[in-house]
Amino acid sequence: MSRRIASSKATVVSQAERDIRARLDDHELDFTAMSAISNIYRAGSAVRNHMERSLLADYDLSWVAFTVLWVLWIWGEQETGHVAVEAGITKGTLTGVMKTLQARKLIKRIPHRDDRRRVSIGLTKAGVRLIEQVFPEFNTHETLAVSALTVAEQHELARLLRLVLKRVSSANHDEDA
Amino acid sequence: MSRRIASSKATVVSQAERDIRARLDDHELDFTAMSAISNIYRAGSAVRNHMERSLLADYDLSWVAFTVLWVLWIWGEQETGHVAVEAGITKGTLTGVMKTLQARKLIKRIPHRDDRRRVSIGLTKAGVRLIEQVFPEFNTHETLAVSALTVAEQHELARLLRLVLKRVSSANHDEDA
DNA sequence: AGATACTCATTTGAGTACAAACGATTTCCG
DNA sequence: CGGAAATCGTTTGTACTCAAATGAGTATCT
Repeated sequence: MSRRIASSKATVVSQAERDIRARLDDHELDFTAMSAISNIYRAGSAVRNHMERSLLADYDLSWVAFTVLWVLWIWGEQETGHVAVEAGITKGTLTGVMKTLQARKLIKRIPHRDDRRRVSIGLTKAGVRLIEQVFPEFNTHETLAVSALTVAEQHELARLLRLVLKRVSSANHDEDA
Repeated sequence: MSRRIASSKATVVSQAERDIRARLDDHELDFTAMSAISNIYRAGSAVRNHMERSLLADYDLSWVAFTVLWVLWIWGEQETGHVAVEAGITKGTLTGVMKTLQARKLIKRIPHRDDRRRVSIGLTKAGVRLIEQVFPEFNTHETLAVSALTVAEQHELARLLRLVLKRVSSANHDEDA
């Protein structure tokens, strides 16, 4: 399955955050950034966790397995390397997930026409049936998850996150510390 | 170490999101929620990933190991059950992490005075030294991660995420004291 | 006291996840 | 043509992660 979020502490600014602040008061720290980043991570884990438990478990799918199925549904047959990037995992991890999905006959391997190093994968009919049943439900859960926000706030949230994402994912080679 | 985010796609609304929309146009889906939730998860993974690579790897610490050290630093000696909740992992996972940290002499076990089922853990001197060196650097990275946002936007981001978090972690019956 | 129920941490088993090493292929370039 | 370099998926080794089972210890009830 996955990782569990520190539950609780979702008040206005949360007692936990105040506790931390109190204990670190003598250090010079950026509490605003700390709060934002910490909530990003917590929310991300909570979302994944929620989906796995409330929905994916019913179909015996892990988060990653679902993601791979989804990628293949959207993009169609793809080479493994591309699938890995889109699913946000490494090639090595994908190999393992493929083993599981293939054993359940949800995906199939398609050897490359010319280059025998390459392998594409695609959904089987059973795979298509499954993702077409699961995804609308998944989306319903997504709607529910953000239902405490106005539509404008949902857009704003996505916008702010894209800014953070851009900053942290570009620092992969531009290291400076 | 950890998990890798789907890199790229952090444009204005991202080409990927538009591609998805195009392919799913005939289904009735909530794209706004989809975009918000997907970015939450991506950003969360990216943050974790970035911290592990840019900072924690230098100290040979995993994200979880760092989190446990941090919890012990803030809260002091704690029983394992409480540490697990605060670190956002299960007790079973904590047992394994403790093994690693104890092997490096960063934490120590403290048997309970009366109840021999219980075990508390606390930082060793080396553990304190390490976290007091690492955490300010960690916070610097946090500041950098949200530096594309104004301070007001950082607060807003945290607020919106708390709303999502509250909704999504309802499965866990847990007040916040 | 003695049996039962409960509550902790730990172990187990399966899956996820990474980096790095590997083997099979293909491409590059002389 | 032929060897070196690059590329691709897979394997390997280590660590994290959960749920569920287990083991150790405590509490309750008669």
